[in-house]
Amino acid sequence: MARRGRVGIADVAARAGVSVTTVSHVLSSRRPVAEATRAKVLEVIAELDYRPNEMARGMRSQRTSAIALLVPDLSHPFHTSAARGLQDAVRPKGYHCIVSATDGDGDVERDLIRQLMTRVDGMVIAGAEPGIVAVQPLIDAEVPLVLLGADIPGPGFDVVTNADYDAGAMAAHHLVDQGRRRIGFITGSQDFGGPARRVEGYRSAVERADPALVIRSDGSLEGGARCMARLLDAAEPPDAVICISDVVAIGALYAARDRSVAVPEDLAVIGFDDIEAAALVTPPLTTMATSSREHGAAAGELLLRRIDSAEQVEPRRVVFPATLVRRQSA
Amino acid sequence: MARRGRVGIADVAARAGVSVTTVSHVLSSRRPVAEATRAKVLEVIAELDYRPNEMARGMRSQRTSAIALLVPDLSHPFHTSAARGLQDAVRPKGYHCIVSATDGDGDVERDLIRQLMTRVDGMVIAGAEPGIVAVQPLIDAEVPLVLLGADIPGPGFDVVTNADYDAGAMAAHHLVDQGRRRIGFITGSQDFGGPARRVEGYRSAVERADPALVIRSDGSLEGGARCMARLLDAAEPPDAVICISDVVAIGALYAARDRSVAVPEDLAVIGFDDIEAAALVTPPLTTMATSSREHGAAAGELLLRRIDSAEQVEPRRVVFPATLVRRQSA
DNA sequence: ATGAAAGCGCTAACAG
DNA sequence: CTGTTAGCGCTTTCAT
Repeated sequence: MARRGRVGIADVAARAGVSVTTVSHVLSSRRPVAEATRAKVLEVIAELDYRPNEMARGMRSQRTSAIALLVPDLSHPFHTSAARGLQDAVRPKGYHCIVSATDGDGDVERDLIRQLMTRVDGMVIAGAEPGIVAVQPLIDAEVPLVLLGADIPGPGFDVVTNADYDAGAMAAHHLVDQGRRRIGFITGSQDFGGPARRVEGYRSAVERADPALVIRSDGSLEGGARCMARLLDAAEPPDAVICISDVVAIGALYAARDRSVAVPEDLAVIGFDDIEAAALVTPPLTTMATSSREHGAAAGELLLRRIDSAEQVEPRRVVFPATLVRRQSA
Repeated sequence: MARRGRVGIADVAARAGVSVTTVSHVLSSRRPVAEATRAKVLEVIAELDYRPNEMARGMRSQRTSAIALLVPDLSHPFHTSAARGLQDAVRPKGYHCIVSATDGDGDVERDLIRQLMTRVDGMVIAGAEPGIVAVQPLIDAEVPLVLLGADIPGPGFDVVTNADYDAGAMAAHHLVDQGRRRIGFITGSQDFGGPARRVEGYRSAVERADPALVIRSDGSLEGGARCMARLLDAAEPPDAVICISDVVAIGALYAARDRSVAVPEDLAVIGFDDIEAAALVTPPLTTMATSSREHGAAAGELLLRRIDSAEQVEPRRVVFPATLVRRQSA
């Protein structure tokens, strides 16, 4: 019997005049139950409003029907959109998806991983690069794992990522092609992984990129505005800037407007992601569209594959290209 | 010993030459352990990279250190911001926060509640009105519960909410005061609870509000644009519109621009929430600011209070006023 | 077609 | 200060 007034499987069994085993089996359909018995049990379950304790169930069966998504920042559209894709991919298979934010704090992250790893059937972690983020425990414990935004898969985990290097290069080329001479880059809070590769791509495309023109924001809209302001107030301001995300880019637009710097005439701005707001700001933002939702969905498929197969599976890598969406800011 | 190569508390105990009880206690500090023993145990724990199984722990101790937030839609800034506030409120107390999206689907919601209720120490549910959303199981099972956006607390749950009626009235009055005659209202996917009360407030402030001017969107940006287009294309278009959220309002702005309807000259637009983007669209959006983060934080406090007290606690209600932020769209 | 009983990995009385 | 012993509520052999 369950404590605190909660009804447990034993209560149901007693009331229905069967064993707990039988109740368990009508619930799981893992072995045939006589139709009459089954009906009776179901009736009692409804009557008592019995709901199995997921914790006990999970403990015994070693599966939870839950998967976790860890993101650095819930307020970022890329992440919520990826969450959406992930959710849509796993829900039909009976998994539900819980998401938790790390705030980019390593301790929180480690803690969350610890807490969650024994409560879910698999995890996808966004903005994680092995060696940077503490994913080793997950790999050691053989928890199905997919890294969103990491570049290279490894033993025990798959990755889904953007063609970040190419995307960075493409954005820069677009700017170079329209005659921009001093092209800056405002990065986000993360200076490794995908963001770093975008910067490398940019460097490959811009001859003698001025290091002073590459600066790091905290990834927020205000952060983007602050960085843009700093760039604009410098002795030799840029005539174009690539921003690590649309959120940052919109902040940059804001700072430019504040200083009456005309976009795109005096300053070209390119973002990343193609979030909803991108089309709606003034001027509409040119951006490298990343298929965030597809990223999430792909991560879900990869994760399910790992969950379903008892054996070791070979690490897989899914790469999505980013596409230039030309609007008016560049 | 734990299966599948995972190290369990028994492994640690054996290796350290102590009982599992002792290991458990060095972990929980719930009773003194000799410094030497403690050190030895800690050493073995590190050596074996032991991590307690949260599931087993929770099952035994009836506490999980986790709380869940259920939201209709993760992509809505109000929700992510509330999530942030909630997280900030409970993390210092040792709780981590998992969020899950229901997509406004009743079945998913019921399912998620079922799944999560036995895995967390408490839940906060956004956009839920008792009687509409299936929260009864939570109340019956005495799971600490806070409803975000519901109006009246009840036995077993607290609420934190906006002064929605007042806010709706205030927005409408602002429009009336500037001489608007045909004031519309674009609502969201939810037509009960807070949103409904905003509409009531609006009705109280607008004499003979034309029912044809109150229409329902799906709460998305595109939805807002579609609804605005419909309103604008009608025989007698509105000269002002209140939108249930900034997201919807930005969509409305978009539709207006599409049709070359001048805002605010020919059409005033007011949103709700004061999201980041509100200040950055063109024209900058006038909006009823809701303190989403504070909502989340308040929900966290309320929840902790319920979790901490073994007894019944009297239902509490926290109301935040919305404040008019005047920009240029109205 | 059904039951009895043995745990899943841990914590918490209850002893020393 | 430390160990022994019951379970938490469920699933799953192993019997019947």
